[in-house]
Amino acid sequence: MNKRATLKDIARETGVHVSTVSRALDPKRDTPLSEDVVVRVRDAAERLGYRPNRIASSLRTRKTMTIGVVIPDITNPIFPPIVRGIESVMEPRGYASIIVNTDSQRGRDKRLIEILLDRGVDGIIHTAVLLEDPTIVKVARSGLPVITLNRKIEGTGIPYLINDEEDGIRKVFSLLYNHGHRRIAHLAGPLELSTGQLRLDAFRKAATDMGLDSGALAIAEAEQFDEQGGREATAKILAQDPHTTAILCANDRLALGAIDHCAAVGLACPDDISVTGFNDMPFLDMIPPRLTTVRIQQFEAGAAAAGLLVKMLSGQGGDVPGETILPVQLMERDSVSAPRADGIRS
Amino acid sequence: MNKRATLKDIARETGVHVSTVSRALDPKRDTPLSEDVVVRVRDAAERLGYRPNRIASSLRTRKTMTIGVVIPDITNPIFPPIVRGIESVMEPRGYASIIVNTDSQRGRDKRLIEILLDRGVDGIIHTAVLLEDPTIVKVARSGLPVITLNRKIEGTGIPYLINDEEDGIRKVFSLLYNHGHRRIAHLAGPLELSTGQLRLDAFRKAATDMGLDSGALAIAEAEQFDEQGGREATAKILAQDPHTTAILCANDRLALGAIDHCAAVGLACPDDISVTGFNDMPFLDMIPPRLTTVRIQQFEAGAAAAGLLVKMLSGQGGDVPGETILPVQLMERDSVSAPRADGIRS
DNA sequence: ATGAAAGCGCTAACAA
DNA sequence: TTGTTAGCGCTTTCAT
Repeated sequence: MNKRATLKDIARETGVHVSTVSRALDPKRDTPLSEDVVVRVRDAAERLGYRPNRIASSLRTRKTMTIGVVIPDITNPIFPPIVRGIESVMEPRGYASIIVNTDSQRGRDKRLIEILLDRGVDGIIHTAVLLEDPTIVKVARSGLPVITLNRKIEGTGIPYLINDEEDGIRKVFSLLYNHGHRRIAHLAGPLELSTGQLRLDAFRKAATDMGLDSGALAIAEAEQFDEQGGREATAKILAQDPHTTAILCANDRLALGAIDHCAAVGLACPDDISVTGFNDMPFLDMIPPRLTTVRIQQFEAGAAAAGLLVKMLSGQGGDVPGETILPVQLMERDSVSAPRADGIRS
Repeated sequence: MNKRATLKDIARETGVHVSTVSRALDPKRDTPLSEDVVVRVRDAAERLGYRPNRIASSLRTRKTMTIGVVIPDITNPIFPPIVRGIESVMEPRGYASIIVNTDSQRGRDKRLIEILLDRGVDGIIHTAVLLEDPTIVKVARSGLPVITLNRKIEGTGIPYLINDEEDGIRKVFSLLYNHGHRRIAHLAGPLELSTGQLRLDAFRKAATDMGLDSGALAIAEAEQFDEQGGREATAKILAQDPHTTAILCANDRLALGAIDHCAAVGLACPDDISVTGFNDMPFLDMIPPRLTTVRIQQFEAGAAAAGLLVKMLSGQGGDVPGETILPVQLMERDSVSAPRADGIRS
């Protein structure tokens, strides 16, 4: 283990002082240096295979060139593209990312944020905030650049980047309506998450806008944004209104669970019941019945959030909008059809 | 941004020297200290909300409590569980992970490894090594703890943890054979990767063991371990031997591509042609025809590799076996059936 | 244009 | 049992 060369080694090699070496190697140096010295230093650095010790540099400058990324669970297929999007902008700028998974466990985020803070991250992209989230709010207040992605915390001044939930829900609601559905249920996500809450609000609004009484529609909240949550909530929906002809789900995995539960009780999708999702997660279009859903930008959202963070990191925080909303796109596939005319289920 | 308290602050507060404070706060301290001081220091630390500055500590101890994880692409569904497995053992021990994606691009790994080294990672888990991989070999030789996962580099002394590729291929080959298949083709992965090479070797061995002439079987190498690679290689296989009745693929995504290409040329799976995969990636069992495949341990493999790394990190490198092979399991689903008896395709 | 010196916050060898 | 001292490798102010 022949240890790495340091500035001191280069100084000895070239006969100049380490501070001069430091200056010569600084890419954006402001101090004037003789061309001769610069060349000799660069040369020696090259020869010795010099790599700056970022730890030492960080201690001095309080910049680690590392950011933290908080996600619920990398195992959820929509997050890998988001992470890649983030890295696609951070890495070329010299930033590395430390990713932590909260598993949507309240309280766990506290410990994870500490892990990030302890390592001196320069900023945080948080995709797992709760509607109430004192931990990250405190961090942001302390002056660390923070962006929330996919979800938001209102009234804190933390810039957020989300998808156009309202438009997405409206599009899918309209599609169901136009197919003739009137008894449209909503399988909501956990309401402590802004996605769950926002999509429920959007559902009610869409129903009202279409002239339906949103109070009369079946609504069930899933405990988790996953298949099991979808199954359980679907059972509640069918109990609330056995005549439901369509279930608008707050995300794809809930929809997959809904379809599964429906099949288990003898309801085929889309023949007996229509189901829609949200997100358009990877591989979804290979799973039958190919789910009609709302595509959110994943890679792009990550990249955009990272772009905002970079601005904050470079002191141009003033240029960062408090709210960024990314457009969504309706993906019509096979899980929606007209309600059965024969009233077989009534 | 009221800055974090330092040892110095606690020292001032308690009237003892900073080195004493440092000792009092060291969880595994060996030096004897008076109970009184310890209590006062702990107390003050608590009161001031002291959190150790890991950067400073790292500079001194040359330990960052951070490891690097190199993967091909987090977007490939088998990696998220592996990453979670790694974290399940590293995080409780105080380690954070920096994950980098090589995108299987030769050369890119060099830059990524440098990113990790620059940040002073204490060790590396590498899941994307090539059969020839001078970069990581050099790093390991320099003394940094390195483990390779899923793939191996022979003859370098770098401990590796892989799946029982040979057993997996043999199981799936036997299954096809027992269903009556004799014209079994192999859709190989890129041969510069040990998984690609190992599975090809295992395929030939299995064929020979079953009494088939492995030289007579169609074999095509995919350029990438993905659907597109699978489609292209399948075209080659069908050109090599139009009478192929089964394609044993080196992984699931190649198999998905194979099925897709077969469908495009009018061959239904499994009725006209049987196809098998490898890995049993997440969500695979929801995609029709449900693929018969070999399940590798994903989360567990990550956890096991991390366990080995932890040993190396704590100086018990001697206890780490050079080779660890995890058992695999045959998952029989719907993509294999007997070859058509009516010879419709011959 | 370059050198000297201080110091980021911590740890560890040595001294008392 | 505790204090002193030095220093990890770098950046940066000040002096020359």
